[in-house]
Amino acid sequence: MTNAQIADALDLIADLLEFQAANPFRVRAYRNSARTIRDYSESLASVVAMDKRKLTEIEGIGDDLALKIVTLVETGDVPMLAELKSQVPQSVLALLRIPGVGPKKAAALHKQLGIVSLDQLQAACEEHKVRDLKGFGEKTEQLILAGIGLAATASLRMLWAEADALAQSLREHFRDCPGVQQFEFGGSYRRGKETVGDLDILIVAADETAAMDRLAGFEQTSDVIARGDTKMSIRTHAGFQVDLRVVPQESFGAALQYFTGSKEHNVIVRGRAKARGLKINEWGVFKIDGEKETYVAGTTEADVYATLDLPVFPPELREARKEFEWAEQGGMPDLITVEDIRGDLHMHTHATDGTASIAEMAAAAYARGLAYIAITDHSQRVSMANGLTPARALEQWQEIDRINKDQPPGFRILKGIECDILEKGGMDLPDDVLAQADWVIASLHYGQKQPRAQITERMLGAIANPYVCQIAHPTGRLLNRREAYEIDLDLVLAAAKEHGKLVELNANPMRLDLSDVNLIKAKQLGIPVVINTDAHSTDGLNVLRYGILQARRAGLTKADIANTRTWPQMKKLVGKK
DNA sequence: GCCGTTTTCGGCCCGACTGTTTTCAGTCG
Repeated sequence: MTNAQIADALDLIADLLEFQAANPFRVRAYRNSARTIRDYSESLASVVAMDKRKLTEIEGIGDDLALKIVTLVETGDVPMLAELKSQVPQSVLALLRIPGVGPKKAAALHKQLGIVSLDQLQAACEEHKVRDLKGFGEKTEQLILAGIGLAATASLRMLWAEADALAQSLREHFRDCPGVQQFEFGGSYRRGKETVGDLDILIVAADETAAMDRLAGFEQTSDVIARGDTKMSIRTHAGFQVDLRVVPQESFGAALQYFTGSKEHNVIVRGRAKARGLKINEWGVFKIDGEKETYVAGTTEADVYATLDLPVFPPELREARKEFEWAEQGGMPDLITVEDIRGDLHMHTHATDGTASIAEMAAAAYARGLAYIAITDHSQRVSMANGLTPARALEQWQEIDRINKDQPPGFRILKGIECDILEKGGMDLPDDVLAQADWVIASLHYGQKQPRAQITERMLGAIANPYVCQIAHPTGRLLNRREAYEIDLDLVLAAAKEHGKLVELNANPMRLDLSDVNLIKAKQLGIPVVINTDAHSTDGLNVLRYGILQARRAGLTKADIANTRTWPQMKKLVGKK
């Protein structure tokens, strides 16, 4: 049983308990543990196998949860969950996805009208049965009816790159808004999460009404969900929510800190404030003296954190993982930046499924400040992309030798290949061909539905191949579209470590593979990560920054990233002569 | 359900907005 599966089970318990109106702190305990376990770098199943007692050493896991996790790992189930499932039909959890419907309202609908599905709820609304329930009314009924359609897509989150495009449009839209003195985005967008649920805008404005009117008039605004004195929410035509907060200057830093989150990070911040006789909310830091509250700070984030003797955490690290520990030890890691990257070792040309020539890719990379690139077109197995046969690969490498002569001093094109790992195992090109390349990427495009053991075995075989330098997009996931393939990543990483191979952080915004949690694992094992664009065009080189954000979220520094090195240093790193 | 330089019991972050109320509960972030 994987950590993700254990976490899913605990989350489900939390959902079901919440539905039963259990103690909210008890619910939170389950949710916190699920989150911790999802982020945990060691496999809990192996921890259980080695030493069960160790479980309670994990923050947020006490005797009770430890016992439940052991039961879960050893039997695949836990009695409490089975019990809960028998009490609450799981289909009712779908009701919670309707905006404005939480556990209380969902429970009322279930208990009083016997509703267990969105279809039944829709019928009940249309028959005007819902408005008569206590605590409900005509408006609530209409809201629910409108929300049922949204429920299907409510779980869909924007890719960070999409959120960034929307954010840039909004920033532009507000550029000449009169009276706006400060404008910033918070939330998971600012934290650089791979997907973003909604956008949070913070504004200091002389005229709140004008600022809110400006958001209402945004060309992508579909409807206004809520609008008060300081807060407003809209939905875009694409169905994404944008929240706007107008705050006074002296609260801007506090509000930015507050709305950047994460929620878990803020819970810790506020807990620390409380211990010092302070209170932090979105309006500022206040000293509590009996009934009296005195404003202490709030203009900038630095002021807010300083009241707790904390540094301004890079937003990417505000996930209540290691950042407070790092702060206590005297500093944050010096996170990787785009400027640190010297080379890009994964890209395609029109020889296969790319759109540009070798020379064009080289020129575009040089213009972006890189010192070396590897041309890594697909191998023959990827027939749809016109993958390279041995003869065509060798031909392309001769061409690269020629083009290299015309390159500016200090810039170099490497002869590479993205060689497929065949369904039955083994590489798609013979060793004597691979031996002639500067850079060999092994990747898996076919047989992705194979069982765990088989896919893992194929991957381990590739890692053991002496000519392979790195593994591309190691889990194959596509955000919002395809789950990772079944693979024992712990074994794969251990093998990469043993054979001195690199793992990729593919910067394509749909991939971002490895994930932040898996990058942390790689770092702990001391495996260098290579951040590549996998560009299929010259513009494709621009995705590098998405990969950098992801690496920053994992706390990675220049030293952790292989392609911050020069090419001669890289060669050494992978044992090439 | 977790946790402890106040504590092994009694806390657990905090406020805005809405709708249904007539002082507040529920939801959300």
